[in-house]
Amino acid sequence: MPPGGLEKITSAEVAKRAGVSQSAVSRVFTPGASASPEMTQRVRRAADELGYRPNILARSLITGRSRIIGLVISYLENNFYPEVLEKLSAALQQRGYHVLVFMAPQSIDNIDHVVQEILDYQVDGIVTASVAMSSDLAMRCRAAGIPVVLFNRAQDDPRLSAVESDNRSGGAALARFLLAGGHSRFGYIAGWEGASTQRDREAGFVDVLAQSGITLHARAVGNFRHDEAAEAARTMFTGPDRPDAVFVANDHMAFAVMDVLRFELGLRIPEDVSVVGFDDVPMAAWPSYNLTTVRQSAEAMVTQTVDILIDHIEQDDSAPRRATVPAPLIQRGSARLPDNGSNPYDT
Amino acid sequence: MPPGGLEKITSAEVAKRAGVSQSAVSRVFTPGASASPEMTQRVRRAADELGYRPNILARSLITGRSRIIGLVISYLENNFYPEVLEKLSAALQQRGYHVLVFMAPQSIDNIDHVVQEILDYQVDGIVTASVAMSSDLAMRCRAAGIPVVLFNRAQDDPRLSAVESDNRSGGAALARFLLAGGHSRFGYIAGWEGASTQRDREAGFVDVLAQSGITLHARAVGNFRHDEAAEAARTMFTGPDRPDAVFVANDHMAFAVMDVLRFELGLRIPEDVSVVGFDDVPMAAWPSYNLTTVRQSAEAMVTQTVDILIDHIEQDDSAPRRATVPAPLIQRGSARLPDNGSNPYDT
DNA sequence: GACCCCATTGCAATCGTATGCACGATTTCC
DNA sequence: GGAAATCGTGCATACGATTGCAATGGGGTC
Repeated sequence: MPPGGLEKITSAEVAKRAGVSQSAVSRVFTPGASASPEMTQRVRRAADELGYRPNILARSLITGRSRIIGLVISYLENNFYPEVLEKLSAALQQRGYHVLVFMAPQSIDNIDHVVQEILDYQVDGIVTASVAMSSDLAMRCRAAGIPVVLFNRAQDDPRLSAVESDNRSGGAALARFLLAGGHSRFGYIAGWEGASTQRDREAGFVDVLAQSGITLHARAVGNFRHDEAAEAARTMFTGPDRPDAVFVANDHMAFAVMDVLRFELGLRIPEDVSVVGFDDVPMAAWPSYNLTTVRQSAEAMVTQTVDILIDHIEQDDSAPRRATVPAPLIQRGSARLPDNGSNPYDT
Repeated sequence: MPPGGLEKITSAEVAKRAGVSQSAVSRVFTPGASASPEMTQRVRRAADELGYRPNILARSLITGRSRIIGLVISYLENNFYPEVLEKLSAALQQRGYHVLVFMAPQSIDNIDHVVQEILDYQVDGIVTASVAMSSDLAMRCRAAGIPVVLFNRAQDDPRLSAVESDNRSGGAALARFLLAGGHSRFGYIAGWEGASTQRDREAGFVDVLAQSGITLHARAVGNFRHDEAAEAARTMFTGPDRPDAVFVANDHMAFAVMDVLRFELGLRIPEDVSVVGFDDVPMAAWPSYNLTTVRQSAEAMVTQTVDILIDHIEQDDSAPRRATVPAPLIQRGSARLPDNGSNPYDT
């Protein structure tokens, strides 16, 4: 034996040791296949002694399934996404799949390039978390028989499956809550304008305001980035005619806004300004921020995503599905409350 | 053509269309191989028309390299790790590798099970981020010719490569800084006792204290978890004889401790208690926490990890390496300063 | 013009596994 | 008890690529 120890063990070697054919070994390790108890036992024994485990790649070559799911992801600095990654990976792992990670570059046109790379790995499915993909490329995936699920991002194309939370209702609930709290000058700090989440949250918010004949008092763009949100807050809240409530398009930016208001501008939250966010990342519950927000349940979204994805993989031709998970208002201390203290407006 | 569009394209089909042999197609797509300019052109043209891209899995089967790196990871709620994942994935992507993620379960004995799964995918290398792996299994990887790099975790076995930051010096620097700041009753909130990072940070800290004849005034265990750290802080700081400075083994726990001190116990930081952490995650710089801490550079650690890993993969028999990246003190506002305001103690 | 060298290309084997087919042995059923 | 159905197993092939080997051909040298 060469120095370095044992080399790769193949099914043929196990077969030889067990005194059976290579096919028999394969059958023992293939769930649906038929093998007699004694055969199974002999093969397993030989396999254990040799430390044999089937080569997934070789298996994939012939079965056409790799048990790999490609995940395209981008904003890991927003705590919502690590949570998603963790839960998604764990859920898939439990069902025998694994996640191959692709970090999406900032520039949008490169996404297609990334998806190409994913396809090279013969993945069984793709999850794109909050990144755009050209319809053209989506169709190529479909053509190649590879299901795609859009996570936290809607798309006009009804042929694509998508999972998102109810961003519009969430935005609306926040508006109702702030109205009930007696606010009158509303600011909005937007995420990246190309995102459907951004669009829907804002739409829900301004629609409800409009029903009371109110328009946004101020609006700025934070692009879902911490530093840009801080900058947006500075310009929005400098000067006397500032909002008395601000909806920040996600929690990650809301933290930046709160810090600027408190530590740079000396404003009190919620006495001087109410701040609300969206996502309910764990940090939102920490006392330093204690942020009133809307819960986007990573758990529920991941469950839906996995269900849809596995369904598409294992059913030949299941129709595209879109799931919207509820997004309840989570009432904390960063926004003034309605007089009666409760909130009947989250519907 | 069946409904659903084009099926998978193989090199043989490209060959037919270009009027050349299948080997020729392979050579055009294999970097080192020889092919005439006109051949290359014809093949590329045919490939583009058909939308052909080589099947990485099939290639892996014969070359023995999958260009997949297995990453075992666990504590994604600590912001340091998403940062690592992002940088690691990006760095590997740039060098033509991709990351297959394996979430490690809490129980330690299951880790080996996870690594087995990884091996099934014929990965070219493994990075284990802050999780233990039995020496036995590490040797099996070595035997299989699969390099392993321990990230943020040391191990006695000198045959394993490892990357970590200088935890000991970091802990020592914090002790010197707090001593210079005039503190006298030192608390320590530990991470998970099985972790080398925990051990080394504490050792550096208490060693320096010992040089001044001081021992820990209080000690509690937070297991690197936010909620457990909060609980530890409650017990440590309830009662009159509380520490006037506390070193929390990482930033993630330090945030919990600060919140408890301020919002539950009404203590001022740093006037009543100084708090220092370890990692310098982005949030540590946010005004709400403004945490004095030690920087553990994800950037530098990832660079080292990738260098070592690729080296092991591409050089047949490169010796195990261990890298320690510097861990400088980052002075912010959560700890009282030495009288002269500067800090000459970070050496 | 004979020779050699090198670049280019095709043929065929190979990687490790799954699986259709054929065949023998066993069981089931009427 | 014989036919049919069922089960277990091995043989051989296929998956989609890489690569050693040999054949071809063109160019350079004397």
